[in-house]
Amino acid sequence: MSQSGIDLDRSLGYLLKEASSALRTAMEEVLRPLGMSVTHYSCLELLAQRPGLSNSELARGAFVTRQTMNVLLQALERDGYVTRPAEAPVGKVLPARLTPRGQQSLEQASAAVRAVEVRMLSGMTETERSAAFRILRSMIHSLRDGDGNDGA
Amino acid sequence: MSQSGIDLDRSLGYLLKEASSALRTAMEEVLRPLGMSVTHYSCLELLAQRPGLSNSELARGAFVTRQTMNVLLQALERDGYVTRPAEAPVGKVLPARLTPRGQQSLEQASAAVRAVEVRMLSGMTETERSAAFRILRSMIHSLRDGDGNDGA
DNA sequence: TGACTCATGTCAGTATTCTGACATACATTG
DNA sequence: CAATGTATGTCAGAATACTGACATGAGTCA
Repeated sequence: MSQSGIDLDRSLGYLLKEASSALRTAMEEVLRPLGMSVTHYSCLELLAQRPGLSNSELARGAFVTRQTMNVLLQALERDGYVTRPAEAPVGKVLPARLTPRGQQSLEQASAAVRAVEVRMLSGMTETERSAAFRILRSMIHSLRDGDGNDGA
Repeated sequence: MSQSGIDLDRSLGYLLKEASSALRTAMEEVLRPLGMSVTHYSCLELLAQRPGLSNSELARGAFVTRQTMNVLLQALERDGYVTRPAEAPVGKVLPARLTPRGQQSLEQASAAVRAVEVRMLSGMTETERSAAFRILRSMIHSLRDGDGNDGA
């Protein structure tokens, strides 16, 4: 009752979490029939766009720890979706790549996820969509290091 | 130090996840010194705004399952942050409430989280902030049930 | 060259969350 | 009233992600 709390209905942070949760749920729903988790999909999508990404880079891109991504990569490698060289070309970094099977598997998942994203954008004008990009980037920038007084 | 900006930044879904992840990380950083997790804090904040919320309602509000919230509530009850009646006034629903200790604990956390949210909003104009609300609500609506062709 | 720092891949254990299951309580419907 | 459907609280086991730790390779600096 006092004023110590944050009004959740007016909190942009809460709304951000709500939207992210709704997106994740929607993605899980369309990926489940394909036998794929969100992290699983994220890994494949990242590799499709940037072949040769390392385990640690994939982990950062999928917002998990490198240990978690390592377990996933070993499973994907075992099941023939991904390949990694037995020895590192340079340093310890093992560049990962999609196999043809991995690419094929990704195509179905990618289409399903794209449909979800289209649905998410369906109620927005083109102006709002570009505003959304700008605003989210601003939030990320401000949260990452310190103040972020400079939005651009 | 392979530095690489990932092209996936063209996806609003990815950006949404990125922002949500950054927010969660920032919240964890300020809550850790208080010995509190994000879910822990969310539960207390929900109870402060809506005293008497049930376990299941708290779970939905904090975006976890009711089983997970139940485990948390039992711990909070054991440690004296929350109270629940021994028997349900009606049905099986046990209305939870903050103890004075719980309220006090929340006040510190709430201040810390509020600072994070202020930081997140720091680079945005007032117009952008209200646009952010509208846009996020639109996304949530469209993702929840089907099309969401009606944005306003 | 050697000391230092940083990032990486990986193993192991811990922690957290979820799924499955059950009994119970209320509302609805016939 | 009885049958059904929905929602709840809770226990137990499974899945998932995280923290800690170690060895290794590369870059930096004196």
